Amino acid sequence: MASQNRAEKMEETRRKLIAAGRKAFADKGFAAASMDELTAQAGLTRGALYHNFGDKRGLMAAVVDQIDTAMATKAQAAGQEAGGGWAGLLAEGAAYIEMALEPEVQRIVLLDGPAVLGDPAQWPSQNRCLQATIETLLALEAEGLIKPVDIEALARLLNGVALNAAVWVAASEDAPATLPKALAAFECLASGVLKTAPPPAGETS
Amino acid sequence: MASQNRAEKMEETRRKLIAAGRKAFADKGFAAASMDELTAQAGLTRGALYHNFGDKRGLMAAVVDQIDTAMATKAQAAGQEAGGGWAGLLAEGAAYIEMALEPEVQRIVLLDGPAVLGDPAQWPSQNRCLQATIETLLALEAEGLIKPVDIEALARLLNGVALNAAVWVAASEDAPATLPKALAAFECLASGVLKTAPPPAGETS
DNA sequence: GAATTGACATACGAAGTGTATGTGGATTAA
DNA sequence: TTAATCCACATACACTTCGTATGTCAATTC
Repeated sequence: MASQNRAEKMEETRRKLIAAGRKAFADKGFAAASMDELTAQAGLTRGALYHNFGDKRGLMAAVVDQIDTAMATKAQAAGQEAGGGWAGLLAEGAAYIEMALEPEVQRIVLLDGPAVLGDPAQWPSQNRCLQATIETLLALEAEGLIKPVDIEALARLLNGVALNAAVWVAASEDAPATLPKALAAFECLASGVLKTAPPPAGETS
Repeated sequence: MASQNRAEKMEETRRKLIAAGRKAFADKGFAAASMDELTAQAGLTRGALYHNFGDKRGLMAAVVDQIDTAMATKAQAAGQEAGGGWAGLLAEGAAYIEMALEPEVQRIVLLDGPAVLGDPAQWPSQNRCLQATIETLLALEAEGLIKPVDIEALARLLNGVALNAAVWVAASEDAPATLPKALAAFECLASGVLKTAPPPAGETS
């Protein structure tokens, strides 16, 4: 059984390294994570790492992309589930905020990621997520609901607000108590994009 | 002349080390900055560094505090110069956005700072700045101008929006063209805190 | 002016990254 | 089937860097 060919086996080592990277980077942070330990824990050596990912940053990029892509997908799904439009925008933001409560997300994506890989706005995964927000905003604009402001700028800042809210909640002493405050403040700021007062909750468009 | 006593001399070495730290951390980033080079450039050795700041992070903390304190002071001044109130809040945000165009601020405070020192909201300097925003918001609340939302949450997210806008502008290809878009989007989101439409520009309260 | 303190330099050890080279199993071709 | 080749990964090495432990000399104190 399972007579893996070379390509399949290489895929498996990549998966093992990324998984070990997620754990090590989340537990110790990027700088303190030893590639010797990390690879040994995956049953490999640094040789495998440098062959597959080039260097330590390469593994970090792969790890960040995996987590961030999952986040974008989940947020987009939340937005569509809420029926798009204004409610969808809020749901997207709320989904981001809640996801960033996970320590793995906070440490790898929010703290070390930008320092190691540079501005998140340049990451491919973040661009995907940004695109989703832009589309939601364009739909709202088509309905004439929002103010005449540059859409890309709005989308970027909205995502930024959500991430900031998330970091705050995550760092707070009593996260469950802080979460609703953060969500309310997020909705408050987000409503600034609307020409008129937001519709009551539960309305689709 | 200038017969410095020990305390004065020690202050000078601290200043020299912090200055060299600012330059090295801004140019190469925290991780790539060599303490050997850095101290040599200041005409000292690592001995002085570890005696004065404990370790590499200690120097980073001192550098970040210096820059961040200057930012908070400048932003607060901009807010008061604009006459406080709603205009003051916008001026504070705009000041932040413009300051973060400096590469030194971007690299040290916005990228490496959080990764090395942890959540910026916990830094003493950031707390000072946050306090300023909170006071501005409280004044607006006293006038009955803003929605009933947790003030601290609002202040944190507002500062976050400003920082995000700054990072975006700084990373953009054509910063002068992006800046007005970012400022407009910032005003747009900030206006979400108001119960009613914002007063036209130039009004004091 | 002798003793002591302390600010800083020097020397050392431990760890980690990246690269250059080696190796054994899988693939290909005759 | 078997010999040649390839390549994914392991091993070994060179280099840098941090943090500490120890030394030293000038400034203060008695």
